[in-house]
Amino acid sequence: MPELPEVETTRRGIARHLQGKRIAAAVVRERRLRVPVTPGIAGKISGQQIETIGRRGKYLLLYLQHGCIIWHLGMSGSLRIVRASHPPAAHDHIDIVFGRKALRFCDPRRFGTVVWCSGDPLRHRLLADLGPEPLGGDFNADYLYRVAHGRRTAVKNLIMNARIVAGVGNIYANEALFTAGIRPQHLAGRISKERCRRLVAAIRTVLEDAIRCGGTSLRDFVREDGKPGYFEQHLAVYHRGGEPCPACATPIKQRIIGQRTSFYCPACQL
DNA sequence: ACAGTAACCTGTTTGC
DNA sequence: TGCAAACAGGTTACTG
Repeated sequence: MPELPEVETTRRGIARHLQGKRIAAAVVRERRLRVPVTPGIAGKISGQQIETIGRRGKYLLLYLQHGCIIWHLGMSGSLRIVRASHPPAAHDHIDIVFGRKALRFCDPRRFGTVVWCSGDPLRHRLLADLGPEPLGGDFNADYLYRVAHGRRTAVKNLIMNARIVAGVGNIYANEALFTAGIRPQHLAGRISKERCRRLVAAIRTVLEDAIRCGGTSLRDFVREDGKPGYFEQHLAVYHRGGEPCPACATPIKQRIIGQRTSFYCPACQL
């Protein structure tokens, strides 16, 4: 579910409600996430004011007065603003209560991460090795060309590698490669500088367009207000195996690359 | 250093 | 209809 656009959509949505609020309480109903929720996190954050909400790749960062909550939505997680009195449903694992409302974390597959970080979150083990932000200036054609050099892996694997660039998941990797006219299985080390330039531009465009639409809601993802994102209608190839390519009508191909289902137009993408 | 695979967990979809 | 297998937006530990 949540790739960078969905996380950014969530960030913007919850920031409006949370910024400057004081945390009255926190309720952890299930701490067995992929990484266990930090023991005693409720006590550490209760009473603190929420200063800002940041994002690094697919990680949300809730900066409090003293420390930071590092929050990852995993595959099936979502964050909503609800009335605190609203009874929790199945998989509603965590509430952060402020005033009469609560930030509520639902994550059926429990692949999410919620950990407390008392220092600089950007130096935290989970974030320290992340590559540049795809929407930032450090992610450019020169950089991509350099890190792709000598790599004998598919270009799609490369751009989904968080150490190379942070936040590009399966949906947007497929879409960006379509926009750039590059086959997902193309060997990363053989991509020309010019094609790196096109790929960087495509990743930017696709992510920005998706953010504008509030992300993609295939199954679990909802925005903080419970509404879905609308980028699904804009998907050119993702989940469209066998359907005609929007550019040339050739049937979209589907195959597994690096354990992930991949989609491409065999005519437009070389 | 790099590449490939299995594993984490649950809900939904697909196929027999 | 029913049940089991396959599959899903992510990340990481392990293997060679």
